[in-house]
Amino acid sequence: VLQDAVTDAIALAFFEELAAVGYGRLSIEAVAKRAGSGKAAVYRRWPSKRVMAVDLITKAAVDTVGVPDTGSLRGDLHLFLTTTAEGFLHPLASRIIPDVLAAAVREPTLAEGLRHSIADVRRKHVTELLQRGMERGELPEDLHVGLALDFLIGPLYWRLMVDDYPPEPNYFDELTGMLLAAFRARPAGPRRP
Amino acid sequence: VLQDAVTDAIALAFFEELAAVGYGRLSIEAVAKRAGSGKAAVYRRWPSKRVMAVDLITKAAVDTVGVPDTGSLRGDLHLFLTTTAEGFLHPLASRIIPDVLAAAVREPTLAEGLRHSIADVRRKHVTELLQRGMERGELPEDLHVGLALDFLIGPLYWRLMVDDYPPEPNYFDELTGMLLAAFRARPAGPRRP
Amino acid sequence: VLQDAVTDAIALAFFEELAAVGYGRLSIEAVAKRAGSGKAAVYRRWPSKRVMAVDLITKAAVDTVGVPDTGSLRGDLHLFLTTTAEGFLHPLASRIIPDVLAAAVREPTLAEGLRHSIADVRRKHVTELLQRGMERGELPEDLHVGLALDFLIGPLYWRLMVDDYPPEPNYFDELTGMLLAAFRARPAGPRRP
Amino acid sequence: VLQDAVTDAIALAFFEELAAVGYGRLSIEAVAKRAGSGKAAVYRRWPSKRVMAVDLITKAAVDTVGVPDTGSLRGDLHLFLTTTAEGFLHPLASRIIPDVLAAAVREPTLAEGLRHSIADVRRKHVTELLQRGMERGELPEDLHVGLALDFLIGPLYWRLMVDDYPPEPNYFDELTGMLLAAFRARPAGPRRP
DNA sequence: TTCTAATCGAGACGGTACGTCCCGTCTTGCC
DNA sequence: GGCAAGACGGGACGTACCGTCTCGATTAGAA
Repeated sequence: VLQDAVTDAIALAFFEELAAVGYGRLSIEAVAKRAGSGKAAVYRRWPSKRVMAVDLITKAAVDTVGVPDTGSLRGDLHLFLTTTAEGFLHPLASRIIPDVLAAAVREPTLAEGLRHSIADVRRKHVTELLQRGMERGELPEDLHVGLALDFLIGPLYWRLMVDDYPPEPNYFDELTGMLLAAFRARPAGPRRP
Repeated sequence: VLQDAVTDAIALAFFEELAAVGYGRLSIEAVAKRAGSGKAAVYRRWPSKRVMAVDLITKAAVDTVGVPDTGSLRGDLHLFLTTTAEGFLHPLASRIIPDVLAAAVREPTLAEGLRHSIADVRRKHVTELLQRGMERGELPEDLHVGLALDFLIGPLYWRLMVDDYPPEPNYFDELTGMLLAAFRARPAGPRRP
Repeated sequence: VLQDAVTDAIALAFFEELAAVGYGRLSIEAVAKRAGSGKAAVYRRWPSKRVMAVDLITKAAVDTVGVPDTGSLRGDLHLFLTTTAEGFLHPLASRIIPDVLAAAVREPTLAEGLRHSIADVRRKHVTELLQRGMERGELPEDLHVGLALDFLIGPLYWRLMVDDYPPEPNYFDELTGMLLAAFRARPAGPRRP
Repeated sequence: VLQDAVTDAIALAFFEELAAVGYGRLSIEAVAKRAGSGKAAVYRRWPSKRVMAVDLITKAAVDTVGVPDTGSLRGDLHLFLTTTAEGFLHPLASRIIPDVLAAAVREPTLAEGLRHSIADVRRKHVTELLQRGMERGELPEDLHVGLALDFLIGPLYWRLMVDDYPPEPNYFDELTGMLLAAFRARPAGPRRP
């Protein structure tokens, strides 16, 4: 019977090591040393680094998806953005996320796992958020939802994770405002007269 | 006197290797083997993998920044987006970019190099693009330019590089439309009555 | 816990490699490959080629020192010479000995080890051999023992190892005879009247 | 036209390098650096380290063979021994000789060269020395000359080069005495009654 | 409580890849 | 055209780990 305390120590060590050296340079040996366990204890649980990564990352990811419902679209958006930003700025997460995304390019199994356990769930939740806005008349019925999903997360991700530029105090208010403007307008097309 | 042919072969091999295994697992030895040269030929040019990466990546990046000027804001946006997307979808680039961004988190030197040789240049060009739009009256004078920059690139990056979802034929038209809507609206602030 | 089988395999491989390429070109890597082990297995046992050589050579050398006692001086000499020659003509030893002696010139540690574990022991044994001859009246009391030691081994070494000239059938008889003549004569000095 | 100054500098550097690191580790590059020349200057003269070694060593060796003729056997022996010892104790030679002998084991070409240019010449000279002794009646007519040659050089070589034990002041007198005793006795055979 | 079987840490194993160093060949300018 | 200087492809060096496998010591759950 595998001991839970050891399993937890290894899982924690995995994420710390992932943040420290990245997926490419992460080795089972380093994880075991950081966890204070033997290498065999790790291999008894997962057959390879790849399987271990997919298992631990997807397992950890399901806990992070929030479902804001404040009663107003503006409130939902604002809460979603600040919550998401909080996740992005977490010391461990901010180092792990770009690395895992880069690893996913080369690891179809990992990409699939992330898509299923994170992307799809998030998409579903955010779609509901927008749906509620439509039902409340805060958004046009013909909003291009797929495009809106990219607008909800894209600028924020770019700002925090790619540009690595810390947000000013009223950043989220302004971001929310511009998103609302983008969503409320008539559907894209030739310029209105 | 270092031979240019060898330098070029090594540079090409570096990018191929970077796309193949990622920054973390990239080794000078593999680059040299791929270039058909000895390892010493590489070390004669760059003292370490880090320095080599910063030099080659930033050197290669300056060539990629375009400056669209079609006469209309919509045209400029559309061209910018399709051009940028083309870069993102390039077989080598699509594997390299996420990896380099992840590496930059752990390599301040690389991050700084990228910021100086790519991000700043891009920002300057896109700001001019928006400025022309304002001068033509296509955009409000009080547009939040900093936020607009994130909108211009963020959703596209998320869609192509993170979500890894290929664009439909009219994707760029719709994206342009939603961006125009976001930019033309009154500045963000408390909900209008 | 280091495994004896591996240690033995490495020791054998060391001597084979020493005979094949000599001390100067002997590399740990080649020894490991010949032993069918990894390099780490070697370095786990000895920190460097020099230490390894001193340890293995001196350890192996102590086994080779014989102590002839046949009852007569002539018999002892003859046995000592043939036994020694046998050692010199051993396929591995004949290639190793000159090489190790040459290496000892540049490696004081090795020279010291050889002196302590081989030369001193050999000197002690041969001195006893001569002592027994004196007690039996077969040698003059005032024999210059130090000089005699060089005579016992010097011509044989020169013939077999330097001149590399194979001994004829009665070579050892003649060599013994000339040695007895040298030892039995009056001590060196001005020519006798 | 190859410049003699460069050739001489390379030859000197070769022997210094040989004394410093031994034949096995001697490299053309190190010789060239020590000579202050380019590597090509060396390769323009000899095609390989082996050929260079054979050429330079045999060329240098012919100068070292002396021919003592003092009028008496004891004088000739004494002079031969002291002269030979002087050569053995030369700072460069004492490091080079054991190394070259060891290398000759693995380099038949070198061994052959040494035999032809040194050993045979020395043997011829020393044989003449003994012959003169026989003609003067100082040695028995049936002296085993081949064995005597080994006695003349063997104990000295062993003492100086193998045992590495510096000779006492009267060492050469005593050595001469014991050699004379060995040579003057009746030929080897069953013990005399 | 005693026995037994599995997990634990530790680390030796064969092996691979690293960056460094240096080999002998070949190229480049100076003289 | 010989020279020094040094870049070239190549390969061996000792180191550092890799993942596998082998140890006793420890620990849990069945007897």
